Amino acid sequence: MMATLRALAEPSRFQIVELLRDGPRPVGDMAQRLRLRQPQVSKHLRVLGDAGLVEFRVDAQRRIYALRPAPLQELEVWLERYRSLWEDNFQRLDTLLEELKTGEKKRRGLRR
Amino acid sequence: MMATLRALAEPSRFQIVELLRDGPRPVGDMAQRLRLRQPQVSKHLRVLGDAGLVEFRVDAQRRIYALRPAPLQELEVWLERYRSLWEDNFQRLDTLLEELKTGEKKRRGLRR
DNA sequence: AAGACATATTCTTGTCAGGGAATATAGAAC
DNA sequence: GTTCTATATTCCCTGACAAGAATATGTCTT
Repeated sequence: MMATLRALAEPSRFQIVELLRDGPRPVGDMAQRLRLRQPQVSKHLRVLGDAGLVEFRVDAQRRIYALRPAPLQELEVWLERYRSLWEDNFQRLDTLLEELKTGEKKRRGLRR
Repeated sequence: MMATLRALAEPSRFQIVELLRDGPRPVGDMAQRLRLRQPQVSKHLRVLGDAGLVEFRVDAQRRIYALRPAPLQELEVWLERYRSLWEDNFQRLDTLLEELKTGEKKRRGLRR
């Protein structure tokens, strides 16, 4: 969890994760799209890998990196413990006002 | 979003957030419970505040800090874009196996 | 008023993480 | 084999950041 947060809390790595959301990619491709140098991308991928956020498969001299869902799933589980903060109605008005003030994102289906 | 992640990606601040999940608390109380020195707690609270994660109300010489749900809500919204990674059935078995194993190892076969 | 209490801020210092450049490794193609 | 391509790793340097200690700000109590 901590490792996941630390890994994501860096702009370049965050971008890499966003890229990989659309599917696996080789290192060079990411470097090009994100306008980063190859070594830095490799280094970031190592951090992401250590955090369990990515894995790769070898294709000749290429390494095709892909997202591993598990850590993100954990993050979501953790976040759910906070869900009552904005879902329970004792907070509703507060949140609503906040949204009006700053133009927040949508919120979906009310469960539980 | 980035600010939120950066703020959470620090153990003490993460703990503070966890504490505040149960309700608002004054600074001294948090310092005591987390065995941190008061100045460090104040500093962390400033970072959390700048990220919009906490707010406070003044009570005499105390400042009662509370969680602000908005940033966490944003995080959840962001995470939902990744939800298909583990909710779609083409990934179900994969993820399940991973959980059963509980050990971290490489694995193959992502589609798309 | 003075002192006690709660919190914030400053300053310093040590550590660590990320970028750049160069180099190493590994496989493919010739 | 040698060369080209793709990626990883090393080394150095700098900037950021968190802890510690001391101090400042602010408010209550007497």
